[in-house]
Amino acid sequence: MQDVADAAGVSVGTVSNVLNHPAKVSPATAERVREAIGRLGFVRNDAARSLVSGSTKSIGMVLADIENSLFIDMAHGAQDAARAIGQNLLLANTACDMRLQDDYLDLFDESRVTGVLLAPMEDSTAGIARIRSHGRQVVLLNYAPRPGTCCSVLVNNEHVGYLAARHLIDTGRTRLAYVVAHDDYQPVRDRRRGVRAAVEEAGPGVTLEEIDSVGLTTSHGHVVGAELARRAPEELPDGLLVVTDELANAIIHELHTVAGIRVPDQVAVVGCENNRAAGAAAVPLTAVDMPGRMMGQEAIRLLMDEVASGKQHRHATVVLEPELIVRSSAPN
Amino acid sequence: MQDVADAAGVSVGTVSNVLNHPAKVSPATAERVREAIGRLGFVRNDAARSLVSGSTKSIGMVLADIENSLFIDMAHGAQDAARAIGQNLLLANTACDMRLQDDYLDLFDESRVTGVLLAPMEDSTAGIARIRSHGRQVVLLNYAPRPGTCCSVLVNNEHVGYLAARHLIDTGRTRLAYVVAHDDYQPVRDRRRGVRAAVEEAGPGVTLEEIDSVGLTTSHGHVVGAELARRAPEELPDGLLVVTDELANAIIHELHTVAGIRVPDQVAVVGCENNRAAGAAAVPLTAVDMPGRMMGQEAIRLLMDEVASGKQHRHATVVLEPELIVRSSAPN
DNA sequence: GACGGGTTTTGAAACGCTCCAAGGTTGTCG
DNA sequence: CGACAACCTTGGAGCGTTTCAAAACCCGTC
Repeated sequence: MQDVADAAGVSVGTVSNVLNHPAKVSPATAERVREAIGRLGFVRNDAARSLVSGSTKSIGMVLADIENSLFIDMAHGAQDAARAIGQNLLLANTACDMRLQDDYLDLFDESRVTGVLLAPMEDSTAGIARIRSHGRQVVLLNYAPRPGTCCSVLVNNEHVGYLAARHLIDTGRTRLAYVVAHDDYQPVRDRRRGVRAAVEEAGPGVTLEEIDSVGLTTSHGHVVGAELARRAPEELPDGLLVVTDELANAIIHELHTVAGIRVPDQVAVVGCENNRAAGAAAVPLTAVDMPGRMMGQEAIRLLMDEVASGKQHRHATVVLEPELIVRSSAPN
Repeated sequence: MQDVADAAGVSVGTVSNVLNHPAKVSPATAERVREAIGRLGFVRNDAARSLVSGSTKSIGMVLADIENSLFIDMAHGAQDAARAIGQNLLLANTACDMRLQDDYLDLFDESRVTGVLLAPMEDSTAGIARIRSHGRQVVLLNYAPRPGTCCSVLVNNEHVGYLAARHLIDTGRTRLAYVVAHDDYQPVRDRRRGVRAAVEEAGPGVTLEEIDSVGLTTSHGHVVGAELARRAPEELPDGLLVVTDELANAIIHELHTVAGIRVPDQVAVVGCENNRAAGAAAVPLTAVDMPGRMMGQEAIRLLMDEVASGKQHRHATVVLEPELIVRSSAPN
């Protein structure tokens, strides 16, 4: 910066002003400085900059699973919102590794970002507490915080389950099965509650079976599908609720394409996240849509609210409602 | 840090040593300092830190399209490789917006990252030149640089096209059509060359038609598919090469599910990126696989090579070979 | 008890920027 | 012509670390 100042025949203070408060500098001087900056290829040092100001113009977003299009949507929404208020969004993918998640939380903490958006897959109370205790703001996405811990943006996951089950019941299915895995993942637990509620509400004419899958990946789905396909016809559920889309697609593949069990005629299937893959699948999947982009936007809003209001901030939870998207795997 | 020092009854220099060179400090003192750090909730300021050192422990990765699973794979590979050498990987998504891309390049430049990985969708020579002129290293991913500009990791995209076409020809298809869009996107151009080469090699018995799609999204694919479906049977190609998987899936959907044209019996289809969606599609898609993870790893390797070797560095290009994954849309 | 060697600790400079009080320069008006 | 305001520019303090030469300490020897 001193070099630029020398080259333009001004002081460093003036160079700084050109960069940060152009109005304070006469047009002629500003032009001369800018020319020098260009000629010398000067890049202002963000470290020194934020050392002085004590903060940055960046928001960190830690995502548990960048493979999942819901998380991508959240990132998109957050990016748009952040950009609109002059903040940059930095992404970090933990691939569901809690150690990595802690590392990234600390990294963002140490680099004094404006705030952190966290979309985890496990309880992260410890990590949140740690960086909050340093005065850094965190907003939790798609995972309910321990009450009073921080702001959060959630989907009404109970209603996700309810909508899915209700759709099957309303279209005449009576022997439902709910395929679930990772019951420790909170949104998954919530969905189950909604499913049960819908079934109870429907009365004794509708039964619910719960099927445990080992995991949520495609290959796990194939196992579940194959198992179902081996059942006697009268044992086969006529409505399947599947806790994620990937799992649902795999099951449909096994049932429909491999075993020749007709979807939706014999078994209707509903998924729960309306991921990218849902619409493109062998049998386009009826699924409950999660408003990912809006979640990202809301999260940024909550974060900036908290940053702005300082001490007198009250944590808030925004709960967005899901919506059923009907496709052919479970038509109307 | 001063507070910590006071609390532990030592000087700031010692606190710094505890953090950075524990061997230099006596165990007793170190313990006392660590206790104070914990008690006071001290977080070292990364800005001050990198102000002194002039660099950070982070690598920035700028991705043009985080929706595309190839880019996700590259990020994964890069993340693993970066972590293995003690660097953090920070992601930024430009959503194909060149202005955003420039902003992120500048952001990483200003924050003095160790280096930048860039996977663009358009020629980015200007941006690369800009930050390289400041001494910051860039490795280009999946997009060939202007010769001598920087290191890069590429897929042999010509071979992608060749493999796809060759597979169709080898399995007896003779009236090929290549569906393409965004011909200005370099990998897409390369693929076309490979397709043409394979067709020429096959001699006069095989014909090639080129079909221009307006874009690469699902809806564009539906348009192309519907158009094809309207053709007289003898006008219909029997082998379709589609430049991306998303487009391929949409076309198949329109052909197979909507118009009842049998895939692969009447028309075989091959896609070009082997994205996540390829395997899960209505008709599982035969596609040419791009080694995304390995690309990410190689990129980190090249970047660190360049950082290490300094002045005497010579730019290198790593070209990885694609591989055909045969599924049912174009079986053997 | 002084000395020498090694180990610990200290204190201040430096990193590159922003901010701000103070000084300089113009221009205007009485 | 002098006073005053408005506008520009300057120079230095300070941000929180790391680094390193120098100082302090410790222990065993002579």
